Amino acid sequence: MKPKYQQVKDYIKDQITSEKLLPGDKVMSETELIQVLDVSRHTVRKALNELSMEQVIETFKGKGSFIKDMSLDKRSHNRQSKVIALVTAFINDTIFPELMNGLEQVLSEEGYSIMLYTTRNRVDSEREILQKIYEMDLAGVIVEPTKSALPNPNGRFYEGLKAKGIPVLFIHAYYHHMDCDYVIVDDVKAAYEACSYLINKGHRKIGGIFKSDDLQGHKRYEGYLNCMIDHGLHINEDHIMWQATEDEHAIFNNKMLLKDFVSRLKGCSALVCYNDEFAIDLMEELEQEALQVPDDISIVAFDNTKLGDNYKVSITSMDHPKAYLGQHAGRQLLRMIEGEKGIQEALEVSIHEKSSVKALQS
Amino acid sequence: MKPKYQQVKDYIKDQITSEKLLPGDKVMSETELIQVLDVSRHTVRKALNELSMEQVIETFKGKGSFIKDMSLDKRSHNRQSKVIALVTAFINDTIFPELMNGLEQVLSEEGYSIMLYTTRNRVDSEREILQKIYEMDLAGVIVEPTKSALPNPNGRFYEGLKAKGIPVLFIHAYYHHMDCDYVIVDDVKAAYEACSYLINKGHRKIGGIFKSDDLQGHKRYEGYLNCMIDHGLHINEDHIMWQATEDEHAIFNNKMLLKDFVSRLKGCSALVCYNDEFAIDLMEELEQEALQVPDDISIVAFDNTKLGDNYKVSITSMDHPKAYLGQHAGRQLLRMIEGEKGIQEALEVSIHEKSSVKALQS
DNA sequence: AATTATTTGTGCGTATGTATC
DNA sequence: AGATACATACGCACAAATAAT
Repeated sequence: MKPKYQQVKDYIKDQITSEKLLPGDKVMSETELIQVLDVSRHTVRKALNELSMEQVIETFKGKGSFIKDMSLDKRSHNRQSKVIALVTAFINDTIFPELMNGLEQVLSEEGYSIMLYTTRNRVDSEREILQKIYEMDLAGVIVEPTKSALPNPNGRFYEGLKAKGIPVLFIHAYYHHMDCDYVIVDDVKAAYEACSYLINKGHRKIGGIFKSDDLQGHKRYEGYLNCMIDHGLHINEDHIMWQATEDEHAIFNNKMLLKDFVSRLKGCSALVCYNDEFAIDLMEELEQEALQVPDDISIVAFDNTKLGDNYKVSITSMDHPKAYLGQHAGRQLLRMIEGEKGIQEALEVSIHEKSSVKALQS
Repeated sequence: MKPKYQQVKDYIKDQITSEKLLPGDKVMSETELIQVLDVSRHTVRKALNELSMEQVIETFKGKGSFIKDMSLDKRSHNRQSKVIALVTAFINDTIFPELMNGLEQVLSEEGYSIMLYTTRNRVDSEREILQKIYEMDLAGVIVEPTKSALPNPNGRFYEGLKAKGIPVLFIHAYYHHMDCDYVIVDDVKAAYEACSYLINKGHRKIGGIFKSDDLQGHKRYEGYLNCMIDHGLHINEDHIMWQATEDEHAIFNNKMLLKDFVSRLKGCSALVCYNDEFAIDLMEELEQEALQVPDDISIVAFDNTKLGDNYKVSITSMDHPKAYLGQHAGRQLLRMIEGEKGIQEALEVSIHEKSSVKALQS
């Protein structure tokens, strides 16, 4: 049995949620409530006192009690928060800092602060972060998905955020089994163009290295496949390699896989390579086997990083709009915070020709 | 005439301020207060209720009311915040991401969240950020100073934070005109060792490139000077160059300065170079003038980044404990939050020999 | 393990003070 | 001036949690 004063509180709260009482309206007087609900004065007063403490009503001596401005359901998380949570998989990779920089620029101009979290590519960490975030008073959330190609167990937490009315925007990738808003790079198209570029340069036997656990890896693979098929070229699975994201334990394993892969590359004249970092690892390994880039093998990679720019052989790479992606995502999230509906957008990128591709005369 | 319940409140508050009641102590029972102060139960209850609302006491059914831990005057801003602000000059440089990664790791393990701000190396932005931060409820603040070599106009904001009891820890550098706690790299010693290394390799005419507006630039210059003087070597100011941090407007200007500098390098066999990025810019320019590294000129740089690692000529560079610095700073800040006093610590680093230095036979 | 005393929580009735309209 | 409404204050009764016996 609920206490009577609680029943009085609920009675008034119900009137607010059912909109019989609107902000500014006067609540029934104490004597009225006594008669209507058949309770004592003391009980009514205790109820009104607590509602007053909870900022639901405001009472004035000699006048009465009045509903406060904020509506009841939005009071818990007052929508004037100026904090945005950024949940990333990695913060020390080659593109995050630039992206972050663009994002921070746009958001700070509008007076927002960024709360930074990193999952270190672990879905259990992602879950903990989402739980913590759910309890916070946020204006919005930007998420770089963790292991985006794999089924994600944290869907209901994202649903919970949306249910609270907090906009969630994904960048870089998204969870394909969830209904989400995102701003990504059109990786399928980018990979298609990377592969086309090699074909235009006369290459026919083209392999690839892709990342197995994120969506970008799958999409880049898809673009590569589409292009090869459209051009009627044979796909040799010996010339395709999948790598998982390196954690502390996988580094050695990945090195072994790479060595094995290089040993099977005979006949392959060009590779589409998941990103500049992978390309550099690959080229280090090729150097061991006395294979020259681009003379023996050509490479097109992705992300167009400084790292690939300054490597011994500068790496021809699909562009990545790092800072722009951050700025754009920031602006889109601000739109969503204003109440407009989200977007699902894939940005197109072009190729940056450098020195890792040789034209074949055929 | 004050209301009686207010008198009861004052009676209890007085007992707290006069330390007759200490945190954790039990307040007189209601019946006792009724007898002692000769008021009704209702009055006593109203007083205790309000004190409970004000977080002065905590009451338990069947047990009594107890004084809360926090002292009366500090109750306004309750010190249980789990948010730490990180104020950096740049977030898209070569070492911040690693540092941030280490920091986040340590802090998130203890349940802290990071609020990220960047000044973009502008002291006016720094001021705005500090003002915003001052209004927030923070557990601590970590600052990478902005233009640390120049006089900083925001000293009183840092003083304000400290006055509020919020620990402030500087990393990377500090403002030398302020009394602050910090964890930095011992740049004087590092530069001394960089220069010693070149001398040991037979170099005598050694120049340098330094950053003019941050403390690290000055300290590295100082270490270089000390070393040259200790070894009785002549310092040729033509072989020393100062660069300011590049903003959008300064890039072109810096390029011109660099060109001019390279043209004066005749007779100089080695350079101490502020960091790997500067070294790469320099080497690009040297290449224009058909000067080879290390054959024509040797270079030792700082920060030991991937960028320098993978450059055409891998750059011999003083190490930088990026992730460790972040972790260490995080742990130190946690200590300070626990109430222990701050530290002023300079970490020693060693050299990473790569391929940008040639030994001279003399 | 059950009992008892203590202490806070809920609730009613009544009376008086004081601000608002 | 009077009606209305909230604020302060006293007294009583019973419920429920706690701690000591």
